[in-house]
Amino acid sequence: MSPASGTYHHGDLRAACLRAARELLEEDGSAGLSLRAVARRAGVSATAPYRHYADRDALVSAVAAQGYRELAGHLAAAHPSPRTPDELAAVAVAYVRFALDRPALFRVMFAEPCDPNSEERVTATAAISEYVRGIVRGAFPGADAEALSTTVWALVHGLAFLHLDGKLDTSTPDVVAGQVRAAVNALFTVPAAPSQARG
Amino acid sequence: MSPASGTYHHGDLRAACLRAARELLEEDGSAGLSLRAVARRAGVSATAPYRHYADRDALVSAVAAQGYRELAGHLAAAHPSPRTPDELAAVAVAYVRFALDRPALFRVMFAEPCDPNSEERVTATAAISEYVRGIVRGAFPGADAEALSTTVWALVHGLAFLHLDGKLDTSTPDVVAGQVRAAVNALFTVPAAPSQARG
DNA sequence: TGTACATCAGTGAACGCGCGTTCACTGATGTAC
DNA sequence: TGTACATCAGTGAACGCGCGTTCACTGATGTAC
Repeated sequence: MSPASGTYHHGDLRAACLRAARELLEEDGSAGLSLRAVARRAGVSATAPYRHYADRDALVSAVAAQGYRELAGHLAAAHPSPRTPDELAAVAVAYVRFALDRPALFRVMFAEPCDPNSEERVTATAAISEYVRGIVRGAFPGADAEALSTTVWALVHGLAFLHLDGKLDTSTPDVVAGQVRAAVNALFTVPAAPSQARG
Repeated sequence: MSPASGTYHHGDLRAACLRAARELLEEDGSAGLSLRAVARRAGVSATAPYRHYADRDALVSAVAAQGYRELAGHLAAAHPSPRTPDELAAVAVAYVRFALDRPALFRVMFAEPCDPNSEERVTATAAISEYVRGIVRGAFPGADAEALSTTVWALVHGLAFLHLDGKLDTSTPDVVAGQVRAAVNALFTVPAAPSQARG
């Protein structure tokens, strides 16, 4: 029998570090994400994580990559292939909710330049990017997919950050969802041209 | 004669600290923004800044507040009261350009929760928020101003961050401006409803 | 089954670092008379 | 104009801290025979 389910020393320190990092991130913000703190929380000596991560950046990139994969999962769960404005709004709500439920993780994912040395992170980043574009392409098959997908992604991404920074009311999940739906809906009801059209 | 134009000891350490902080920010990112580094760059002892800022947070908030005021200035310079899609796009381009020209400052302004203890920062934040909403209200006087202004701001804010994080091509200012204009324009040409309308 | 060995995950002491902040101080400037 | 004094911007030593990272090590596990 291979050591598949067995434990080897700690057992699975790599995963434990990731878990500890996620916890620290939400408790103390990204400033609290140090290798030493992660080791401490995993109940292991300060240098043990070096067996699994080359340095602090590698750990951070692994956390970010995991975040990207989870985000993709949440979007797919909201609706695998939205076609109507309501379906698209549901995906948008899931995106913003993800950000609000894991604010520090979301900031790490997007508010730091992506380390190009982490293949895992680069891959996960590209995947989420492609995923979002795919959704919009599916929703608007005839339109200029490139420009439109950028528009929709930017809109949703901006909504996430404005909520995160307290620029918009985040008192309850329903309030947030309502705002996101309204914003996405507004996209489909913008006057054909600004004010001069209304004389 | 009052000490209006005179120098008193350093002269104007408060402003010098702000200047040093801005430089450090763009050189080393927000991690490099320490009180000690600021003092060093201003050519002053490590503790001198405490005469002008209660603590590190106070300095950071002052930097952010200055950034908000500058951003408002840049937007107004692009167009004081946009009415057409092109005019609105010009303001959007100015917003994104501001972010790309001062990436670390922009991140400090938006990627950290606003410290509610800094009256200056809270004021500047509220001002830019109100300013952006005012612009959109002016451009769409008849529409649902609240939802629409959120939509437009989120779109532009999202464009800024996606560019900042390398999710969109930032190779030249013209390329960026083109993308922003396209996205804003897409806002006015979205199909009335997604794909089922095209059968 | 038992022994010898190789592997390598985790240890713990140690390094040098820059940080925020305190404190008692010094010394240049401004002001009252 | 000159002197005594008050103010307060800037100093410099010192504190304790947590950090990333190195290094030689130990000791549990897996493997070859």
